[in-house]
Amino acid sequence: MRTSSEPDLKRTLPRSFYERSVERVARALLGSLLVRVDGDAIIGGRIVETEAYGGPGDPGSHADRAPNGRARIMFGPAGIAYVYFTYGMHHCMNAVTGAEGTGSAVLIRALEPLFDLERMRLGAPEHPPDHQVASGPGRRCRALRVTRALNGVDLTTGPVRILEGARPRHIDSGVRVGLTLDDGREWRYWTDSPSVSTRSLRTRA
DNA sequence: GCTCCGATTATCT
DNA sequence: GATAATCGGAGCG
Repeated sequence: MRTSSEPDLKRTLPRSFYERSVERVARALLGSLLVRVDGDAIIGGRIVETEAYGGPGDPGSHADRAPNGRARIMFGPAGIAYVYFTYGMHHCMNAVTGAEGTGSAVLIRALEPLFDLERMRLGAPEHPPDHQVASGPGRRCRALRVTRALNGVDLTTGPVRILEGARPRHIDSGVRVGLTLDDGREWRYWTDSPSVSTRSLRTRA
């Protein structure tokens, strides 16, 4: 695993990056760098696993119904963070995609730690191996201090940003993880990395 | 390696 | 009142 210390914020992805179909954005985000600007500190890593969630018509998506409640933000402009709380203890973060009104977003599931690994590890209950510090949507939010306080922030200018990175050589796809209402579409994407989430490894295919 | 289960609360019916 | 885009640990083998 590479480590580097200084992400270049000038390479922040522009809004137009997000204003494409959710499947294209989900694939394009692999290899990009997700960073959390927290005061003087910058923490983050390389995105190695994503899932696409569509608007009405995608039974697995929060946006399958009318644009109300927590999913309302998915129907807003692209390049905005959608953060929600689930299972009584975990946060998950998405990037809103597509034209306004589409209701689609990409769940960012796993990172390979690159920037300030030790700070990312703070808050983990035990002392996980490096590659597991952000290897899952809940772990990833814990490592980057992402809570609902960041719901709605702008990923192009705010405290959470995504930077251009090297695209991976290979991208695999399979069914999404943890859904009871799903139609089997293969909208989970990952690249070869020890940080792909362990729950995903069980449900490859 | 694998499967199963408890934790804990916002959101939705 | 039921469920959940999860995690970590227990039990099994």
